[in-house]
Amino acid sequence: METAQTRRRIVQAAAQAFRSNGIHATGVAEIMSAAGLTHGAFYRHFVSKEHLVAEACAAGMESTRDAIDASVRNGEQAFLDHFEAQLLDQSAQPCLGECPLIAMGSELARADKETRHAATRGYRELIKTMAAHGASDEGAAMFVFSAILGAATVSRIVDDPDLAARILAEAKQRIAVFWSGACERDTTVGQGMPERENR
Amino acid sequence: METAQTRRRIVQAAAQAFRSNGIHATGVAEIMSAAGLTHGAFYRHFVSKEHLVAEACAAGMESTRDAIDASVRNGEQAFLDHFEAQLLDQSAQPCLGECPLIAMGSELARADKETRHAATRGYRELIKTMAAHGASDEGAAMFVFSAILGAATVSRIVDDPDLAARILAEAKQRIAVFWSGACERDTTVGQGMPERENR
DNA sequence: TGTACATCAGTGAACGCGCGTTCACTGATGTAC
DNA sequence: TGTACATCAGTGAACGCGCGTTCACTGATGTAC
Repeated sequence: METAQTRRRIVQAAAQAFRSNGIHATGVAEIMSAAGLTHGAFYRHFVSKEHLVAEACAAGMESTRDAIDASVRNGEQAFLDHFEAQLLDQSAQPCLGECPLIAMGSELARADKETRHAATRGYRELIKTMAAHGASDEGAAMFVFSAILGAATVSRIVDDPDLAARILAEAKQRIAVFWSGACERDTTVGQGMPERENR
Repeated sequence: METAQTRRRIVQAAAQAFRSNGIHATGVAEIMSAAGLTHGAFYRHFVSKEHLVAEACAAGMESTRDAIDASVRNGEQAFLDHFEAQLLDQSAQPCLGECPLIAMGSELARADKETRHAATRGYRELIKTMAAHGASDEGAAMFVFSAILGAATVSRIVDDPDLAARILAEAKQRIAVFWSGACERDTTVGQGMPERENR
């Protein structure tokens, strides 16, 4: 069916636009135009902009997981290099694998139920991927991801490129310690995460 | 002068509103109403909404630094407890010291020149405060802040309270290691941060 | 093969709405004489 | 002390604009007979 393909194209265009401009700042017409259509056709595929946001978030998380999965299989160093290259040099790999949680974190925190649920599901899968192939457990993967998201966000806020690079470098160096499994005391922290992923 | 006081009230109301609802989602009328005025008076004090955003960001960073300064003086554990309490239990200390970088990170990354400059200045002072009273150097402070921002952001996106608590707990435990100065290899990473703070 | 009809993705004008911003006016306050 | 005037923070109606959304219409495609 041609229709399903068009729909997928809209979701991809939306994921890309939301990542680079944010959710609020991206209009439906802008997305449709990027997908090669006019705005009127939007409601043949989606019931509202909010529904598209949720789907674009899910799609973005999926491609992020795939990208992490690919780089993490090549070893810890490849994983860290992948992230640093992606974060430092924006033009290196334009959008592929760019994580929605990183690109639009504070907006996702205020998003509607469906979007946050999609983000949560994507996050859980991401952590599993990181923990499965890396040397560490889920707790360490959570911490590593938090640190990466934080460093990426702060480095993008800051208006001094040298300071931005420094922030990423400090994070990369210290993350490597946890990632390689060294310097871990007791890794069991919480009362156990209830894995109620599906539904 | 009465005027200056009113202006300060507007900035405070704005900082608060931006923190809880985001920049894009908060209107000028909403801010003025929170400050006990009507929207028309806004332009007696500010040239545009963008200018207010920059000022509110600066004010928010200042009060955050004050809050961190106060808690960090009481020792590392007090600092970590302060953050965890503030992040976990939203109602504990409503808005005081809530960091703009944490509350609206991805929006600030796309903000205009003045706002990002205010954020950068605030960030530099924050790092200095953390490094001055904590046991660690600036590089470690940067990393700790990145990790806190990341953990706070992810925990707010996620729609499962248990998972959110777990994310914060994993971060808190591991941050404590760096904060206390243990497990540090070489702390000199970058080529040195150029301290071009003023101007 | 040809004709009539149903389906439905896509178009583009139009809608109501809320936003940031402007502006004529008000009314309190301070100063000049 | 009293009157006239200037100043200026604040009010609220109004503006243009872009947003999300709707809808009458088009035109390509597939099916029935």
